[in-house]
Amino acid sequence: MAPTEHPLEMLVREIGRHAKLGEADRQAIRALPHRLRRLDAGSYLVRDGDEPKHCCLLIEGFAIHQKVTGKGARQILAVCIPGDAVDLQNMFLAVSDHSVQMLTKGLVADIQRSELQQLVTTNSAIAAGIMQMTLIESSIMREWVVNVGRRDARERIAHVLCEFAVRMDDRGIDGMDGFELPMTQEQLADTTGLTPVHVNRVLKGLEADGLIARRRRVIQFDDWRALQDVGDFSRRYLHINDQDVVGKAQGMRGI
Amino acid sequence: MAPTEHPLEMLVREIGRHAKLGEADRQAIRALPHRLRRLDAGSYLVRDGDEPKHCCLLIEGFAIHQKVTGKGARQILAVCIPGDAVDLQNMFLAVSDHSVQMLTKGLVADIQRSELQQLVTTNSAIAAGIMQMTLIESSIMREWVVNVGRRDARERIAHVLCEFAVRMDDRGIDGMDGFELPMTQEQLADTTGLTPVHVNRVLKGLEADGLIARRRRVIQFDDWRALQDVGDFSRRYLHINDQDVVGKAQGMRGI
DNA sequence: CGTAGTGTTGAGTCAAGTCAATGGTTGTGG
DNA sequence: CCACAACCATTGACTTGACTCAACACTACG
Repeated sequence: MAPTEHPLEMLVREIGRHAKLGEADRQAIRALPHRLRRLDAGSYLVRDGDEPKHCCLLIEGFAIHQKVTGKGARQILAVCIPGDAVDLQNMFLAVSDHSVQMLTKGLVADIQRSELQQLVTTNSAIAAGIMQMTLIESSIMREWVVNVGRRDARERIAHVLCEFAVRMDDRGIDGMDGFELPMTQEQLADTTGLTPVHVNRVLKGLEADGLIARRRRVIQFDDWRALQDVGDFSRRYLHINDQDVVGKAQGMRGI
Repeated sequence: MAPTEHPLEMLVREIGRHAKLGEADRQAIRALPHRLRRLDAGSYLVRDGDEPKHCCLLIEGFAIHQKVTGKGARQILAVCIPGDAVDLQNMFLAVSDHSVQMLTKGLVADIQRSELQQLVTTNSAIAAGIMQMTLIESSIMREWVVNVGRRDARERIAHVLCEFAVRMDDRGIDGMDGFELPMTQEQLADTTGLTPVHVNRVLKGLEADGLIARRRRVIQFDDWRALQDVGDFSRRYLHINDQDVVGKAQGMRGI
């Protein structure tokens, strides 16, 4: 995207949205030793059972967290979008209980776990920011439990479409005109606990009802309000503007 | 339980299992101002939308985290057992995105959020311990997403039974001879994303197959190994002994 | 000893899954 | 530039696990 920008600037920005950082704090983040890697779609950042030695900042592209059951069924647990720190989850856990895989090709910055732990234990503003980021991840996961446990197929899919749109919009990744879903229908099925066949039918149903339009994987929201209603979606759980930090102006589709 | 013990000793113990604490750290935890409250079954510790001013340590009894959909369906997100710190989740989030309710009567210690935040920002050992505790909560929630998203009814129920048994055993709450499920079949249904009627049938099925025995809500494991297999259960995600802290001897049913 | 909350059971329905085939797109190498 | 291969999306026919509705039984407690 912005090749002239410091690779960790994205992390500075994200932590800064969750905690009040001084210039020294920002510099401390930028000073983290890191390594950039370009990755292909499908490559693993972390595998279930690994003892990861670094955390990754996702700079470009999309990634997912997933687990596989004993019978081989996959469940997607989270979708990471650019700016997400993959594996805050693993920062204080010795062995990873899930895998992280690139959904598309992309760019990541690997940061040594020990460096990040060090920074967090010595800088409480940064610690608070990171803590809050992990708590928001948890909040999203709670909503996913509800989505998968207590909503029917149509509701589930509408809900995840709304969630992605709002999160991407919040990061400034896509306009409100439409966004490209970075996953196949099969992956959407693994996100929602459904089968690919049924996902297909539900998407067609949403389209037939005029809630969305599709062209390949590009989804356009023809009736955002109705889609939110169908998906029982409220952005509250995303905790987007909860902050002592003054909320930036943002007016996603007038909500 | 042990009325002579300091009310926060349980918290000292739990944090101590996740981080190396010195005596000064332990004292700092014990010194947290707090208020004890006896609560009835069904009373709320936190309501969705609240801006909680304190975190609760659950000393006796059981509690649940839950959310309700727009259509009124309830999903239980987590079950808290004695020794759990309810609402670490909310410690750094302004407004709660879910409710916490007592499942049984019990005893809690309320600790001011600000006091706890203060402690965490000034004591990095305690911060690390608390961070790890919240990450383990997240890990459990990931497993719940998988459970509800990708397992069938029999697997789901076997899985949660295994999880409860192991967690309770780990806290020294019940023997391996049997444990009392602190919830109705309806609540178990809201935990697993099923209906009460179906939960009933599945429980009867597990009993008929000799995996468990039941007398009221007391569940006895007649074939622990088989139940784990049915539930696709592995205790790994509980991160019970992950620690630089020397793992305490514990041999839950020989696993 | 009645009442309310649970637990249990049966019969019928339906949302979502399964199986299987067909179409479309993209990319690649000859 | 075309043909093939691989992957993904779409569709239809059929099956099934879980839900719904409705009744009835048990237990605890006031």
